[in-house]
Amino acid sequence: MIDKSKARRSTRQRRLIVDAVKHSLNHPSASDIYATLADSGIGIATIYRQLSALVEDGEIGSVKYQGEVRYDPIIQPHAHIVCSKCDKIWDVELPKEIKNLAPTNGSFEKLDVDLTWKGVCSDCR
Amino acid sequence: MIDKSKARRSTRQRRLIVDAVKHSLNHPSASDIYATLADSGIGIATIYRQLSALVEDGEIGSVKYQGEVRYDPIIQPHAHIVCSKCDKIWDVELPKEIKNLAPTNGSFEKLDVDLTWKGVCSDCR
DNA sequence: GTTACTATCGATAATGAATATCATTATCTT
DNA sequence: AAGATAATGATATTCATTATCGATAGTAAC
Ligand SMILES: [Mn+2]
Ligand SMILES: [Mn+2]
Ligand SMILES: [Zn+2]
Ligand SMILES: [Zn+2]
Repeated sequence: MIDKSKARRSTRQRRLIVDAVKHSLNHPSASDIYATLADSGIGIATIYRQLSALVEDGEIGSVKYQGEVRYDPIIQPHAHIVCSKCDKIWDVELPKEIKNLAPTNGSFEKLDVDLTWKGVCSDCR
Repeated sequence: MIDKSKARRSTRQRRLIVDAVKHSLNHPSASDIYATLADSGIGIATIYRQLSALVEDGEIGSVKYQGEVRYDPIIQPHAHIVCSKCDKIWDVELPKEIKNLAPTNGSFEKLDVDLTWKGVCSDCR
């Protein structure tokens, strides 16, 4: 549990982890980041802790796919297209029309959208 | 791993499990079904095995939410709206316009859509 | 710069969902 | 009824993630 009321310290680990996500291309998982930063000596617990904290702080985004969390350098709302063969994830634009398609019947307010297309990419065919 | 080339046998367990999902209202998880069928003596492994088999056979649907699989009596394509407080999941219609919004740039073919709205339900406010 | 406070770290134990193993049981075909 | 084998249930195992806790290192005050 991370307490948002306390100031966040700028540690070597945190700087390296944000940087790794910000420069990532394929929506890396926690263990991807761990592998990327292998020679930094950062512990796996710190990787998980900081990734969660960074998402909570709104510095990075996250997507769930196939039972694991993948991290995203893009924080603006956008959709994804995933390949069910190689599990790669690409960013696609979120259609502006989507807002008008939000359900209105129930009494939900300020709805977030999660839109993902799934198929098989060209490399996998 | 379930082999689709072999015939599937009609067991007491399988019948009870389909039935439980078909009569369910809240997109139950495997352990929800396990709890529902507690007095049947069905083992947890069988619950998981049959739920996977039933999805594979197209007899029930499934949705992933919060790192766990939830099962769905509805097999027709539809969207969902989830409450981030109580984790309940409701069915909503999948807008027909969504097909036209599918990304065309890449060389993906026959894309499936996964559309989920997220918010806080009326009960949780 | 030194001190004091405490957030953060790293090693590792623990958790929770899901799958694998394997001897036993029950279904289906002949 | 008998034989072949799919399915079951108890339990071990895997995998991602979280919790625990003593040690370490940012940070602000002096
Ligand atoms: Mn993205
Ligand atoms: Mn549904
Ligand atoms: Zn692919
Ligand atoms: Zn709710």
